[in-house]
Amino acid sequence: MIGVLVFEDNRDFAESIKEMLDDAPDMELLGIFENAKNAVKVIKLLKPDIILMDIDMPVKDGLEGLREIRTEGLDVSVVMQTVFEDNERVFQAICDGATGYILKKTPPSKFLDYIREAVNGGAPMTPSVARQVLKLFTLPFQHKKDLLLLTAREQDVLTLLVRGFSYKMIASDLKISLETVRSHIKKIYEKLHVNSKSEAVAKAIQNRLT
Amino acid sequence: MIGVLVFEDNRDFAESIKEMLDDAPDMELLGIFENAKNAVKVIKLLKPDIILMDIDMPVKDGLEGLREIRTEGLDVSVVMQTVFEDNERVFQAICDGATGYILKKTPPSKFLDYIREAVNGGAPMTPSVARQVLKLFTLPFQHKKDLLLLTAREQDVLTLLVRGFSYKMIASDLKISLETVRSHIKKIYEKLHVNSKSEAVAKAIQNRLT
DNA sequence: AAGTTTCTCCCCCCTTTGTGGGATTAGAGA
DNA sequence: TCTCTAATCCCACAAAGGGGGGAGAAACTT
Repeated sequence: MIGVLVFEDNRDFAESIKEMLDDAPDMELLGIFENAKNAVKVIKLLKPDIILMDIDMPVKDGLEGLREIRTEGLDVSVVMQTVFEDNERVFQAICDGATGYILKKTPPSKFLDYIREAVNGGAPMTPSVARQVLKLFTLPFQHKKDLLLLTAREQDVLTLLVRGFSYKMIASDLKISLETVRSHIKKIYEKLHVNSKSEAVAKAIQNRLT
Repeated sequence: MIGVLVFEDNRDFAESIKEMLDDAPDMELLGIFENAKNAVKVIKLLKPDIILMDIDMPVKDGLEGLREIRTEGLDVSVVMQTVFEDNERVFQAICDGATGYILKKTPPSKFLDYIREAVNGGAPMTPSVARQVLKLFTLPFQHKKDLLLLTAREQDVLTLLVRGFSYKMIASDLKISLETVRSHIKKIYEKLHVNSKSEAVAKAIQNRLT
Protein backbone atom coordinates (compact mmCIF):
# COMPACT_ATOMS: atom_id res chain seq x y z
CA MET A 1 0.00 0.00 0.00
CA ILE A 2 1.39 3.35 -1.07
CA GLY A 3 0.81 6.18 1.38
CA VAL A 4 0.28 9.45 -0.44
CA LEU A 5 0.38 12.90 1.08
CA VAL A 6 -0.86 15.85 -0.92
CA PHE A 7 -0.13 19.57 -0.74
CA GLU A 8 -2.51 21.40 -3.01
CA ASP A 9 -4.43 24.61 -2.53
CA ASN A 10 -6.86 24.24 -5.39
CA ARG A 11 -9.98 22.53 -4.03
CA ASP A 12 -11.14 21.14 -7.34
CA PHE A 13 -7.80 19.72 -8.16
CA ALA A 14 -7.43 18.28 -4.68
CA GLU A 15 -10.82 16.67 -5.02
CA SER A 16 -9.94 15.00 -8.28
CA ILE A 17 -6.72 13.68 -6.82
CA LYS A 18 -8.68 12.28 -3.92
CA GLU A 19 -11.08 10.49 -6.27
CA MET A 20 -8.25 9.05 -8.27
CA LEU A 21 -6.50 7.73 -5.22
CA ASP A 22 -9.73 6.32 -3.79
CA ASP A 23 -10.20 4.33 -6.97
CA ALA A 24 -6.68 2.94 -6.82
CA PRO A 25 -6.64 -0.19 -4.68
CA ASP A 26 -2.90 0.07 -3.98
CA MET A 27 -2.93 3.67 -2.74
CA GLU A 28 -4.00 5.42 0.36
CA LEU A 29 -4.50 9.15 0.71
CA LEU A 30 -3.01 10.15 4.04
CA GLY A 31 -4.04 13.78 3.89
CA ILE A 32 -4.40 16.94 1.88
CA PHE A 33 -2.99 20.28 3.00
CA GLU A 34 -3.43 23.61 1.32
CA ASN A 35 0.11 24.82 1.75
CA ALA A 36 3.53 23.57 2.79
CA LYS A 37 3.52 25.30 6.13
CA ASN A 38 3.76 22.33 8.44
CA ALA A 39 5.03 19.94 5.85
CA VAL A 40 7.99 18.67 7.84
CA LYS A 41 5.95 17.94 10.96
CA VAL A 42 3.16 16.27 9.04
CA ILE A 43 5.59 14.12 7.12
CA LYS A 44 7.32 12.97 10.25
CA LEU A 45 3.95 12.06 11.71
CA LEU A 46 2.32 10.34 8.77
CA LYS A 47 5.42 8.90 7.08
CA PRO A 48 4.08 8.91 3.53
CA ASP A 49 5.74 6.91 0.76
CA ILE A 50 5.31 9.78 -1.61
CA ILE A 51 4.35 13.42 -1.56
CA LEU A 52 2.55 15.31 -4.28
CA MET A 53 3.56 18.91 -3.90
CA ASP A 54 1.94 21.73 -5.78
CA ILE A 55 4.41 24.49 -6.48
CA ASP A 56 2.01 27.40 -6.54
CA MET A 57 0.48 27.73 -3.11
CA PRO A 58 -0.20 30.71 -0.89
CA VAL A 59 1.65 31.33 2.39
CA LYS A 60 4.35 28.72 1.83
CA ASP A 61 4.85 27.35 -1.63
CA GLY A 62 6.02 23.97 -2.75
CA LEU A 63 9.60 24.95 -3.46
CA GLU A 64 10.05 26.25 0.06
CA GLY A 65 8.40 23.13 1.38
CA LEU A 66 10.70 20.91 -0.63
CA ARG A 67 13.73 22.80 0.54
CA GLU A 68 12.74 22.38 4.17
CA ILE A 69 12.08 18.70 3.70
CA ARG A 70 15.57 18.18 2.27
CA THR A 71 17.20 20.43 4.81
CA GLU A 72 15.67 18.22 7.48
CA GLY A 73 17.29 15.27 5.80
CA LEU A 74 14.03 13.49 5.00
CA ASP A 75 14.49 11.37 1.91
CA VAL A 76 10.87 10.81 1.02
CA SER A 77 9.93 11.00 -2.65
CA VAL A 78 8.55 14.39 -3.56
CA VAL A 79 6.88 14.85 -6.92
CA MET A 80 6.33 18.46 -7.83
CA GLN A 81 3.24 19.58 -9.68
CA THR A 82 2.56 22.80 -11.46
CA VAL A 83 0.71 24.31 -14.36
CA PHE A 84 3.81 26.11 -15.53
CA GLU A 85 6.96 24.61 -16.88
CA ASP A 86 9.17 27.62 -16.60
CA ASN A 87 12.81 26.91 -16.60
CA GLU A 88 13.67 28.68 -13.41
CA ARG A 89 11.40 26.72 -11.15
CA VAL A 90 12.11 23.40 -12.77
CA PHE A 91 15.76 24.09 -12.20
CA GLN A 92 15.18 25.16 -8.63
CA ALA A 93 13.07 22.13 -7.83
CA ILE A 94 15.61 19.78 -9.27
CA CYS A 95 18.49 21.37 -7.44
CA ASP A 96 16.51 21.06 -4.27
CA GLY A 97 16.10 17.36 -4.78
CA ALA A 98 12.66 16.88 -6.31
CA THR A 99 11.98 13.26 -7.23
CA GLY A 100 9.86 14.14 -10.22
CA TYR A 101 8.18 17.04 -11.89
CA ILE A 102 4.85 16.70 -13.59
CA LEU A 103 2.50 19.19 -15.15
CA LYS A 104 -1.07 19.42 -13.98
CA LYS A 105 -2.34 18.86 -17.46
CA THR A 106 -1.10 15.28 -17.12
CA PRO A 107 -3.96 12.97 -18.08
CA PRO A 108 -5.42 11.11 -15.10
CA SER A 109 -4.58 7.83 -16.75
CA LYS A 110 -0.89 8.54 -16.46
CA PHE A 111 -1.11 10.18 -13.11
CA LEU A 112 -1.16 7.01 -11.05
CA ASP A 113 1.55 5.50 -13.19
CA TYR A 114 3.76 8.43 -12.33
CA ILE A 115 3.20 7.90 -8.65
CA ARG A 116 4.04 4.22 -8.85
CA GLU A 117 7.09 5.07 -10.91
CA ALA A 118 8.35 7.46 -8.28
CA VAL A 119 7.82 4.95 -5.51
CA ASN A 120 9.77 2.37 -7.48
CA GLY A 121 12.81 4.56 -7.70
CA GLY A 122 12.01 6.26 -10.99
CA ALA A 123 11.83 9.95 -11.66
CA PRO A 124 8.57 10.75 -13.37
CA MET A 125 8.60 13.81 -15.55
CA THR A 126 6.30 15.18 -18.14
CA PRO A 127 8.21 14.89 -21.43
CA SER A 128 8.32 18.64 -21.91
CA VAL A 129 9.85 19.02 -18.48
CA ALA A 130 12.38 16.35 -19.27
CA ARG A 131 13.39 18.32 -22.31
CA GLN A 132 13.94 21.38 -20.16
CA VAL A 133 16.07 19.39 -17.80
CA LEU A 134 18.23 18.12 -20.61
CA LYS A 135 18.64 21.62 -21.93
CA LEU A 136 20.07 22.66 -18.63
CA PHE A 137 22.80 20.14 -19.25
CA THR A 138 23.54 20.52 -22.86
CA LEU A 139 26.13 23.15 -23.37
CA PRO A 140 26.45 25.15 -26.50
CA PHE A 141 28.83 23.22 -28.65
CA GLN A 142 30.60 26.35 -29.63
CA HIS A 143 32.14 26.56 -26.20
CA LYS A 144 33.55 23.11 -26.50
CA LYS A 145 35.67 24.40 -29.32
CA ASP A 146 37.63 26.30 -26.72
CA LEU A 147 38.68 23.00 -25.32
CA LEU A 148 39.65 21.65 -28.67
CA LEU A 149 42.00 24.56 -29.07
CA LEU A 150 43.98 23.50 -26.03
CA THR A 151 46.86 21.14 -26.59
CA ALA A 152 47.10 17.97 -24.52
CA ARG A 153 49.61 19.52 -22.19
CA GLU A 154 47.58 22.64 -21.77
CA GLN A 155 44.60 20.54 -20.82
CA ASP A 156 46.71 18.77 -18.22
CA VAL A 157 47.65 22.09 -16.73
CA LEU A 158 44.11 23.43 -16.83
CA THR A 159 42.83 20.36 -15.07
CA LEU A 160 45.25 20.90 -12.23
CA LEU A 161 44.41 24.58 -12.07
CA VAL A 162 40.77 23.65 -11.59
CA ARG A 163 41.78 21.39 -8.75
CA GLY A 164 43.24 24.39 -7.02
CA PHE A 165 46.91 23.62 -7.65
CA SER A 166 49.43 26.42 -7.52
CA TYR A 167 52.03 26.85 -10.24
CA LYS A 168 54.57 25.13 -8.06
CA MET A 169 52.31 22.20 -7.37
CA ILE A 170 51.53 21.83 -11.05
CA ALA A 171 55.21 21.90 -11.89
CA SER A 172 56.06 19.17 -9.44
CA ASP A 173 53.00 17.13 -10.37
CA LEU A 174 53.81 17.21 -14.06
CA LYS A 175 57.53 17.04 -13.38
CA ILE A 176 58.30 20.11 -15.43
CA SER A 177 59.80 23.40 -14.43
CA LEU A 178 57.86 26.30 -12.99
CA GLU A 179 58.72 28.32 -16.07
CA THR A 180 57.18 25.75 -18.34
CA VAL A 181 54.01 25.84 -16.31
CA ARG A 182 53.98 29.58 -16.70
CA SER A 183 54.39 29.24 -20.44
CA HIS A 184 51.50 26.83 -20.72
CA ILE A 185 49.31 29.02 -18.60
CA LYS A 186 50.05 32.07 -20.70
CA LYS A 187 48.89 30.16 -23.75
CA ILE A 188 45.79 28.88 -21.96
CA TYR A 189 44.82 32.41 -20.97
CA GLU A 190 45.21 33.57 -24.54
CA LYS A 191 43.07 30.77 -25.87
CA LEU A 192 40.33 31.12 -23.26
CA HIS A 193 40.44 34.89 -23.44
CA VAL A 194 41.02 35.33 -19.73
CA ASN A 195 43.83 36.83 -17.74
CA SER A 196 43.77 35.28 -14.33
CA LYS A 197 43.77 31.89 -12.77
CA SER A 198 40.33 32.24 -11.26
CA GLU A 199 38.80 33.34 -14.53
CA ALA A 200 40.33 30.38 -16.26
CA VAL A 201 39.02 28.06 -13.56
CA ALA A 202 35.56 29.57 -13.76
CA LYS A 203 35.47 29.24 -17.52
CA ALA A 204 36.79 25.71 -17.41
CA ILE A 205 34.19 24.55 -14.94
CA GLN A 206 31.29 26.41 -16.44
CA ASN A 207 32.03 25.07 -19.87
CA ARG A 208 33.02 21.68 -18.56
CA LEU A 209 36.35 21.97 -20.29
CA THR A 210 37.95 19.43 -18.03
CA MET B 1 4.87 10.59 -41.43
CA ILE B 2 7.77 10.20 -39.08
CA GLY B 3 11.01 9.16 -40.75
CA VAL B 4 13.05 6.92 -38.46
CA LEU B 5 16.68 6.01 -38.88
CA VAL B 6 18.16 3.23 -36.79
CA PHE B 7 21.70 2.44 -35.73
CA GLU B 8 21.76 -0.96 -34.12
CA ASP B 9 24.21 -3.82 -34.40
CA ASN B 10 22.09 -6.53 -32.84
CA ARG B 11 20.22 -8.27 -35.65
CA ASP B 12 17.39 -9.56 -33.49
CA PHE B 13 16.79 -6.23 -31.90
CA ALA B 14 16.96 -4.45 -35.23
CA GLU B 15 14.43 -6.89 -36.61
CA SER B 16 11.98 -6.27 -33.82
CA ILE B 17 12.31 -2.52 -34.27
CA LYS B 18 11.61 -2.98 -37.94
CA GLU B 19 8.47 -4.95 -37.19
CA MET B 20 7.24 -2.38 -34.74
CA LEU B 21 7.75 0.44 -37.16
CA ASP B 22 6.11 -1.48 -39.98
CA ASP B 23 3.05 -1.89 -37.85
CA ALA B 24 2.88 1.79 -37.04
CA PRO B 25 0.95 3.63 -39.75
CA ASP B 26 2.56 6.99 -38.93
CA MET B 27 6.15 5.83 -39.10
CA GLU B 28 8.56 4.95 -41.82
CA LEU B 29 11.81 3.12 -41.34
CA LEU B 30 14.40 4.85 -43.50
CA GLY B 31 17.21 2.45 -42.81
CA ILE B 32 19.13 0.37 -40.32
CA PHE B 33 22.90 0.55 -39.92
CA GLU B 34 25.06 -1.59 -37.73
CA ASN B 35 27.34 1.16 -36.51
CA ALA B 36 27.61 4.93 -36.48
CA LYS B 37 30.40 5.05 -39.02
CA ASN B 38 28.73 7.02 -41.77
CA ALA B 39 26.02 8.48 -39.59
CA VAL B 40 26.52 12.08 -40.62
CA LYS B 41 26.48 11.32 -44.34
CA VAL B 42 23.46 9.07 -44.09
CA ILE B 43 21.55 11.61 -42.06
CA LYS B 44 22.25 14.38 -44.53
CA LEU B 45 21.01 12.12 -47.28
CA LEU B 46 17.89 10.65 -45.72
CA LYS B 47 16.89 13.54 -43.46
CA PRO B 48 15.17 11.48 -40.76
CA ASP B 49 12.87 13.06 -38.19
CA ILE B 50 14.36 10.94 -35.51
CA ILE B 51 17.28 8.65 -34.94
CA LEU B 52 17.40 5.63 -32.69
CA MET B 53 21.01 5.19 -31.72
CA ASP B 54 22.30 2.17 -29.91
CA ILE B 55 25.18 3.06 -27.66
CA ASP B 56 27.01 -0.24 -27.72
CA MET B 57 28.17 -0.88 -31.25
CA PRO B 58 31.42 -2.12 -32.74
CA VAL B 59 33.74 0.09 -34.82
CA LYS B 60 32.03 3.38 -34.00
CA ASP B 61 29.65 3.49 -31.07
CA GLY B 62 26.60 5.60 -30.51
CA LEU B 63 28.24 8.18 -28.30
CA GLU B 64 30.83 8.94 -30.96
CA GLY B 65 28.10 9.07 -33.56
CA LEU B 66 26.07 11.49 -31.48
CA ARG B 67 29.07 13.70 -30.92
CA GLU B 68 29.78 13.88 -34.63
CA ILE B 69 26.18 14.66 -35.40
CA ARG B 70 26.22 17.59 -32.99
CA THR B 71 29.62 18.76 -34.09
CA GLU B 72 28.23 18.94 -37.59
CA GLY B 73 25.49 21.15 -36.25
CA LEU B 74 22.67 18.78 -37.20
CA ASP B 75 19.78 19.28 -34.82
CA VAL B 76 17.90 16.09 -35.52
CA SER B 77 16.40 14.26 -32.54
CA VAL B 78 18.62 11.46 -31.35
CA VAL B 79 17.27 8.97 -28.86
CA MET B 80 19.94 6.81 -27.29
CA GLN B 81 19.33 3.16 -26.52
CA THR B 82 21.28 0.84 -24.35
CA VAL B 83 20.97 -2.11 -22.05
CA PHE B 84 23.02 -0.37 -19.39
CA GLU B 85 22.09 2.65 -17.42
CA ASP B 86 25.50 3.47 -16.07
CA ASN B 87 25.95 6.99 -14.90
CA GLU B 88 28.95 7.81 -16.99
CA ARG B 89 27.43 7.17 -20.34
CA VAL B 90 24.10 8.71 -19.48
CA PHE B 91 25.97 11.80 -18.48
CA GLN B 92 28.08 11.76 -21.60
CA ALA B 93 25.12 11.30 -23.87
CA ILE B 94 23.24 14.13 -22.27
CA CYS B 95 26.17 16.48 -22.40
CA ASP B 96 26.53 15.66 -26.05
CA GLY B 97 22.97 16.64 -26.71
CA ALA B 98 20.96 13.43 -26.75
CA THR B 99 17.25 14.04 -27.10
CA GLY B 100 16.27 11.08 -25.00
CA TYR B 101 17.69 8.00 -23.39
CA ILE B 102 15.79 4.78 -23.19
CA LEU B 103 16.70 1.33 -22.02
CA LYS B 104 16.33 -1.63 -24.30
CA LYS B 105 14.12 -3.38 -21.83
CA THR B 106 11.46 -0.80 -22.61
CA PRO B 107 8.23 -2.64 -23.43
CA PRO B 108 7.31 -2.42 -27.10
CA SER B 109 4.04 -0.77 -26.18
CA LYS B 110 5.84 2.26 -24.87
CA PHE B 111 8.49 2.25 -27.50
CA LEU B 112 6.47 3.98 -30.18
CA ASP B 113 5.14 6.45 -27.66
CA TYR B 114 8.66 7.45 -26.85
CA ILE B 115 9.44 8.08 -30.47
CA ARG B 116 6.37 10.24 -30.93
CA GLU B 117 7.22 12.09 -27.77
CA ALA B 118 10.68 12.90 -29.01
CA VAL B 119 9.37 14.12 -32.33
CA ASN B 120 6.91 16.36 -30.51
CA GLY B 121 9.63 18.13 -28.62
CA GLY B 122 9.66 15.93 -25.55
CA ALA B 123 12.60 14.12 -24.05
CA PRO B 124 11.73 10.50 -23.53
CA MET B 125 13.59 8.74 -20.79
CA THR B 126 13.17 5.51 -18.98
CA PRO B 127 12.22 6.48 -15.42
CA SER B 128 15.35 4.97 -13.98
CA VAL B 129 17.44 7.02 -16.37
CA ALA B 130 15.52 10.13 -15.42
CA ARG B 131 16.40 9.44 -11.84
CA GLN B 132 20.07 9.25 -12.75
CA VAL B 133 19.83 12.52 -14.58
CA LEU B 134 18.28 14.23 -11.60
CA LYS B 135 20.99 12.84 -9.39
CA LEU B 136 23.55 14.55 -11.53
CA PHE B 137 21.88 17.79 -10.59
CA THR B 138 21.09 17.34 -7.00
CA LEU B 139 23.95 18.47 -4.90
CA PRO B 140 24.64 17.12 -1.50
CA PHE B 141 22.81 19.42 0.85
CA GLN B 142 25.66 19.38 3.21
CA HIS B 143 27.64 21.54 0.84
CA LYS B 144 24.93 24.12 0.76
CA LYS B 145 25.57 24.71 4.40
CA ASP B 146 28.83 26.30 3.37
CA LEU B 147 26.85 29.00 1.71
CA LEU B 148 24.66 29.54 4.71
CA LEU B 149 27.76 30.23 6.72
CA LEU B 150 28.66 33.16 4.54
CA THR B 151 27.34 36.55 5.52
CA ALA B 152 25.52 38.68 2.98
CA ARG B 153 28.58 40.76 2.29
CA GLU B 154 30.77 37.72 1.95
CA GLN B 155 28.39 36.32 -0.61
CA ASP B 156 28.59 39.57 -2.54
CA VAL B 157 32.33 39.30 -2.62
CA LEU B 158 32.29 35.64 -3.57
CA THR B 159 29.93 36.32 -6.43
CA LEU B 160 32.30 38.90 -7.84
CA LEU B 161 35.27 36.60 -7.36
CA VAL B 162 33.46 34.00 -9.45
CA ARG B 163 32.98 36.58 -12.16
CA GLY B 164 36.71 36.97 -12.32
CA PHE B 165 37.01 40.30 -10.53
CA SER B 166 40.29 41.23 -8.90
CA TYR B 167 40.39 42.59 -5.36
CA LYS B 168 40.62 46.11 -6.73
CA MET B 169 37.65 45.65 -9.00
CA ILE B 170 35.59 44.21 -6.18
CA ALA B 171 36.51 47.11 -3.97
CA SER B 172 35.42 49.67 -6.50
CA ASP B 173 32.31 47.71 -7.42
CA LEU B 174 31.15 47.44 -3.82
CA LYS B 175 32.49 50.89 -3.02
CA ILE B 176 34.56 49.69 -0.10
CA SER B 177 38.27 49.78 0.46
CA LEU B 178 40.70 47.21 -0.81
CA GLU B 179 41.50 46.27 2.76
CA THR B 180 37.89 45.47 3.48
CA VAL B 181 37.76 43.20 0.48
CA ARG B 182 40.83 41.46 1.79
CA SER B 183 39.18 40.99 5.16
CA HIS B 184 36.06 39.49 3.65
CA ILE B 185 38.08 37.18 1.49
CA LYS B 186 40.09 35.95 4.45
CA LYS B 187 36.84 35.00 6.16
CA ILE B 188 35.48 33.36 3.03
CA TYR B 189 38.59 31.22 2.67
CA GLU B 190 38.31 30.14 6.28
CA LYS B 191 34.68 29.17 5.89
CA LEU B 192 35.13 27.35 2.60
CA HIS B 193 38.35 25.72 3.77
CA VAL B 194 40.38 26.96 0.85
CA ASN B 195 43.36 29.22 0.54
CA SER B 196 43.36 30.73 -2.88
CA LYS B 197 41.05 32.61 -5.13
CA SER B 198 40.83 29.90 -7.72
CA GLU B 199 39.98 27.26 -5.15
CA ALA B 200 37.25 29.45 -3.78
CA VAL B 201 35.90 30.04 -7.26
CA ALA B 202 35.99 26.35 -8.08
CA LYS B 203 34.19 25.45 -4.87
CA ALA B 204 31.62 28.19 -5.35
CA ILE B 205 30.75 27.10 -8.85
CA GLN B 206 30.83 23.39 -8.20
CA ASN B 207 28.56 23.73 -5.21
CA ARG B 208 26.47 26.41 -6.84
CA LEU B 209 27.15 28.70 -3.94
CA THR B 210 26.40 31.78 -5.97
C1' DA C 1 63.78 20.41 -46.99
C1' DA C 2 61.39 24.13 -44.95
C1' DG C 3 57.98 25.67 -42.09
C1' DT C 4 54.73 25.19 -38.03
C1' DT C 5 53.38 23.63 -33.67
C1' DT C 6 54.28 21.76 -29.21
C1' DC C 7 56.79 21.32 -25.29
C1' DT C 8 60.30 22.69 -22.74
C1' DC C 9 63.04 26.22 -20.26
C1' DC C 10 64.97 31.00 -19.01
C1' DC C 11 65.05 36.18 -17.80
C1' DC C 12 63.11 40.60 -15.75
C1' DC C 13 59.67 43.50 -13.65
C1' DC C 14 55.76 44.55 -11.50
C1' DT C 15 51.07 43.49 -9.57
C1' DT C 16 48.16 40.71 -7.04
C1' DT C 17 47.22 37.77 -3.56
C1' DG C 18 47.67 35.37 1.05
C1' DT C 19 48.55 35.70 5.95
C1' DG C 20 49.67 37.57 10.23
C1' DG C 21 48.50 40.73 13.14
C1' DG C 22 45.51 44.78 14.52
C1' DA C 23 41.25 48.71 15.24
C1' DT C 24 36.60 51.00 15.07
C1' DT C 25 31.69 51.33 14.63
C1' DA C 26 26.87 49.96 14.42
C1' DG C 27 23.51 46.75 15.34
C1' DA C 28 21.44 42.21 17.23
C1' DG C 29 20.60 39.35 21.07
C1' DA C 30 21.00 37.74 25.86
C1' DT D 1 23.75 46.72 29.79
C1' DC D 2 27.08 43.90 27.97
C1' DT D 3 28.62 40.79 24.48
C1' DC D 4 29.02 39.21 19.95
C1' DT D 5 29.02 39.60 15.21
C1' DA D 6 29.26 41.89 10.82
C1' DA D 7 31.33 45.27 8.34
C1' DT D 8 34.58 48.53 7.73
C1' DC D 9 39.43 49.93 7.59
C1' DC D 10 44.81 49.73 8.39
C1' DC D 11 49.87 47.86 8.09
C1' DA D 12 53.67 44.82 6.80
C1' DC D 13 55.83 41.02 4.70
C1' DA D 14 56.16 37.10 1.84
C1' DA D 15 54.54 34.30 -1.70
C1' DA D 16 52.21 33.70 -5.98
C1' DG D 17 50.75 35.25 -10.29
C1' DG D 18 50.79 37.84 -14.85
C1' DG D 19 53.02 40.04 -19.03
C1' DG D 20 56.81 40.94 -21.91
C1' DG D 21 60.37 39.06 -24.13
C1' DG D 22 63.42 34.93 -26.13
C1' DA D 23 65.18 30.16 -27.38
C1' DG D 24 66.16 25.19 -28.34
C1' DA D 25 64.60 20.38 -29.48
C1' DA D 26 61.22 17.31 -31.35
C1' DA D 27 57.39 16.16 -33.97
C1' DC D 28 54.28 16.83 -37.43
C1' DT D 29 52.85 19.21 -42.17
C1' DT D 30 53.51 20.59 -46.40
